[in-house]
Amino acid sequence: MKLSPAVEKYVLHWGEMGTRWGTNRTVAQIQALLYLSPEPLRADQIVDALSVARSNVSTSIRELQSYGLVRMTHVLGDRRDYFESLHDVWELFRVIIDQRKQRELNPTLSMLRNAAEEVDAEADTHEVTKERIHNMLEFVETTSTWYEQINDIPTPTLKKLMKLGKKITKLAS
Amino acid sequence: MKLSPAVEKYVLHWGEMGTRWGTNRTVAQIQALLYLSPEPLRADQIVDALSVARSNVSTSIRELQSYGLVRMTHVLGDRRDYFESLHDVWELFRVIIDQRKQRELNPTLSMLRNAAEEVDAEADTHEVTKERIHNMLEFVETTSTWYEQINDIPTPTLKKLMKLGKKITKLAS
DNA sequence: TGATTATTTCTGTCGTAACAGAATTTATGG
DNA sequence: CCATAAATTCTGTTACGACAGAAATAATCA
Repeated sequence: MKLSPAVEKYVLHWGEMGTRWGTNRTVAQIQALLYLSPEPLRADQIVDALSVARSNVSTSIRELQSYGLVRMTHVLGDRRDYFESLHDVWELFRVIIDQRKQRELNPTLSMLRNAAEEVDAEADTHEVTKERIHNMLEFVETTSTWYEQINDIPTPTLKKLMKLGKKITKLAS
Repeated sequence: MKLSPAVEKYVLHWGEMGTRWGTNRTVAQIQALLYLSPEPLRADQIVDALSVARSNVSTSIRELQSYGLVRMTHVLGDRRDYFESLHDVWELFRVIIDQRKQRELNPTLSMLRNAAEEVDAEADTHEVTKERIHNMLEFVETTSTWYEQINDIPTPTLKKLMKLGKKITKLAS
C-alpha cells in the first residue's frame, strides 16, 4: 500500500491540521486516508500505509467512530473489520461542527448563563463588567441559535446561499 | 486584586476553552480578564489576579498583541505598560476567525490546489480519489470566499441576518 | 552615570498526550 | 474445544508545550 505523492501530501497536511483542531495527528491522518480511499480499508492496511502502530490505529478509529465520521463495514467470508469515512464533504463538516458545538459552545453557553445571573447579584462588581458578561452571553446565544437554524437547511440550498455571499444583504433589507 | 466569583468562573472557563482553540490556558485567561476589566491592567496586576509567573504574562500578552486582540496603553506619568482587550464581542470574534483563516484555511487551500493539480497527473490513482480531492477543494474554496464576503458586512447588518436564521432561505429562493 | 524599576529572554522542570510494543481478550474456523 | 487470527487494552517511553524562576536587558529618574 504505497500512497501516491498527492495523496501523501494530503494525508500529511490533514494530520498537521488535525492537531490544531483538538484531535491528534494519527486520527486526522486516518480520516484523510479513509476519505480518499476508493474502498473501505482494514486496520492492517492503515498500519501499512501510515506506518503507525496497530494499537494506535485501533484507538484512533474508535475515536473517529465515536465522532460519527467513520463507520465499520464487512466483507462476506472475511472476519476482519473494514472502515470507511463519510464521503460527502458537506456531511463531513456538519458532523465535525456539531461535535464542536456540543463540546465547546454548549458548555460555554451554560457557563455564561450562570455567570450572568451570578454577577448581577454581586453588589461590588463594576457595571461595565456585568455588561461585558451579558454581551458575551448574547453573542454566544445568537451564534448558537443561528447555527441550529442553519443546520436544518438542506445542503443544496446551503450551497446556493453561500454562493450568494454578501449579496444576501440586499435580499434581507 | 480579588476576582468576584462570577468573574473567576468566567476566566477559568475561558482558560479551559482556550486550550481547545489552539492557544494555551494562560493566554486565554488573560484575554478573559482584560475583556471583563473596566479599565486597562498592568502586568503585575494580572500576575496577582491569576497567580501566574510574571514571565508567563509577558509572553502571553505578546501573543495576544500579535493576534490583535490586546493593545497597550499608558497612563501619564507612569512608565508601566497597561493592557486592554478588544471589548466589542463581534469585533473580537472577527479578529479570532480572521486569524484562524490565515493559519488554517489558507494553508489548506494551497495544499488542496497543489494536490488537485498533482493528482490529476497521476495515471495510477483511482478516479474516485481524484474526485474526492476536488470535492474537498471546492468545499474549502466555497467556505473561504463565503467568509471573505461575510466579513465585509457591517456588524449591525450581520446581526440582523443571523437573527433571521433559516428564514433566510425564503428570501433567497 | 549609577540606582532602581519594568520588561523580556533564557533555562530547566513538570505535566500531559501521543504513541509503540507487549499482554490480553475476543472471535472464528478446523 | 483447541488453535489461530484479529482486535483491544495495558504499560512504559518519548516528545512537546506550558510554565516558573533566574538572568539579562531596557528604560527612567535622581
